[in-house]
Amino acid sequence: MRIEEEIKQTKFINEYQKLLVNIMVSYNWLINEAQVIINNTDITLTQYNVLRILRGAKGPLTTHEIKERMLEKNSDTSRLVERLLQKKYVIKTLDTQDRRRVSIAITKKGLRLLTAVDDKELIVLEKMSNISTTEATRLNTLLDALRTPEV
Amino acid sequence: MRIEEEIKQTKFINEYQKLLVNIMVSYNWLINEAQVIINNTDITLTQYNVLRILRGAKGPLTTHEIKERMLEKNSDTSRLVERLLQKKYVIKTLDTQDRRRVSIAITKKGLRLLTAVDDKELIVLEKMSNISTTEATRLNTLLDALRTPEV
DNA sequence: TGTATATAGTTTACTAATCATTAAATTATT
DNA sequence: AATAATTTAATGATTAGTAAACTATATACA
Repeated sequence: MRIEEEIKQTKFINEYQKLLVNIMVSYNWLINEAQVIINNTDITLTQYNVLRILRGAKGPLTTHEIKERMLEKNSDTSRLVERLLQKKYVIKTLDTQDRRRVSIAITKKGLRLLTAVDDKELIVLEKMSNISTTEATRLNTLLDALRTPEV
Repeated sequence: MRIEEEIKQTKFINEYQKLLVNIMVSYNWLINEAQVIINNTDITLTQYNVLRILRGAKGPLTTHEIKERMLEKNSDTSRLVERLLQKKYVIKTLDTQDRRRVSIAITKKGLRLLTAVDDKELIVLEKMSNISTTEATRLNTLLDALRTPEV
């Protein structure tokens, strides 16, 4: 659906404003799909993202490092980890070198959960096949360029 | 910055998965910019969006209609409107035709707030000029296509 | 050594997102 | 007209986003 119809607004001051709205609409379109998958588990989308970060790290991370790698840099990592801890998807150990730090690692239970969700992620990717791989590559290149200040 | 560096992950299973992450990163990049602008006002980004919808409607809308036009369809419009009401940015009147409905309109105070923010929106659009207008158009076309099932 | 500054993590307070439920009013069906 | 189904809005509970304050520890440096 063209973006003008989608949000019932016809006038944009320029292509950039239209793009701003288009990225937001596309983001929501994707998030809603992911939500459906995550709703079948006992964690939330944000908690899922934390687990993904921990799996990708291939080793424990501190609260600070998790926060850095999250998209929502401002989110309250302490509380998020706490909830994952309660469900035993992560474990927390104190760092003896630097006693300010806590070391957080994903558990086997956490890894099993991720494995179960992995398959379903393909359903979301499938839904994106309205465009070809070539077009997806072009989108990736353009989005990277959008965020990159020219030198 | 290329998406692989941005999220410190090198392997994607295909271009679609990379695009999924890329759209999320781009969304957050834009949202954070908008957040800076809105932080100078006494409303939140979500409340701002509601006011924008009301201004665009050129007339009162019901709670239900506002909800429909919001990106976050599940958001709690009743309470959002309530907060805007307290700050006198909107007024609420009961619909005598259909007594379930409440009619919500933006006030002059609300319109003044939007006018003040309008100018600053240009700063965000300015930041998007890492790409040309032609490239922005191409992005818009591709994003529209992404969400449009082929016939 | 002592003091200032920076870093890591937690907590508090408020707003928003999300899901489920409830209540009232309207519309459709018999 | 009576009943069922739908629509519209509001409320409650839990989690998350956001900013600020706070505690503890570590580091820099005069």
